[in-house]
Amino acid sequence: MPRIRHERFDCSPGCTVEGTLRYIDGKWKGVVLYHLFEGTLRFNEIRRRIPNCTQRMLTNQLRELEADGLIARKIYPEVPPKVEYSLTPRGRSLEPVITALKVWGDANVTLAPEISQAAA
Amino acid sequence: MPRIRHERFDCSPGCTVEGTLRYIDGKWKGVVLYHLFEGTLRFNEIRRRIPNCTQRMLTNQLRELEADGLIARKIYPEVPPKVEYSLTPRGRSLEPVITALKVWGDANVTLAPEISQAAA
DNA sequence: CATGACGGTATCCTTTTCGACACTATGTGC
DNA sequence: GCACATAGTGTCGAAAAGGATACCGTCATG
Repeated sequence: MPRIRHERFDCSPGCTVEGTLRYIDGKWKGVVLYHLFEGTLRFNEIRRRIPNCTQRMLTNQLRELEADGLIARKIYPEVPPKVEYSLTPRGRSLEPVITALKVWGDANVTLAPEISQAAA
Repeated sequence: MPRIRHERFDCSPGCTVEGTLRYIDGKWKGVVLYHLFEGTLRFNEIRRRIPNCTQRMLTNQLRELEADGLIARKIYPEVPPKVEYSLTPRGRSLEPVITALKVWGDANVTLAPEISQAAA
């Protein structure tokens, strides 16, 4: 069951900062959103893009993002199952935020050596 | 002892997004940074601005931010003790990120009713 | 008949996070 | 001589987050 976070933000001025953080916090949400800016993706397509995330975790993160109205989940009643994930307008509105995070990260986050290569 | 996070960011493309998140994630860090954009503050000045954060948590968050090179801690060898916290240039460079988070939050995060009033 | 792809669940367990609370040292004011 | 302010630290325990692993049904392929 996806946890319900951020019911309240009673942390004083500045709290909408924390509020936003709780939407995109959660180990894989940032990356999931990042990949969905690419366009609509199926479950296993996302999975392949984030190999270190377990299936259970990915499901959880997707469910939470969906509950927060950031992504849409479309099920095709087929066999084998087909489920597509895409950003909602609200999710897409996070793009400047994710971009700001990425810009700062690119300039300030040192990646593990083998990854820096892979990313290059 | 402040935990050491983000030793590795092996989460595939998009990971500098996660990387940045781990710097400002941690329940009170966003707010602390937000208040320090105001200027240098003493320990209890920060504390009063974030009443829901316990002393121990505030100390932890400040220590982690310091370990990450985002804030500077200046101790005056006086009695009673006086310690000032301020942003480092690296910390200040996070301003666009925090701003992006706040802009989105102001537009999209619904505050608890009594707080919306206080913020207005 | 067995295997694999698909999109998940269910269960268990460990790690991490966070809050409550008590305690510290020193100097000043009452 | 007692309380108060400052800036913390230590310990405890609950709760949440996250990882490992196994399992599900259906269809197509070999």
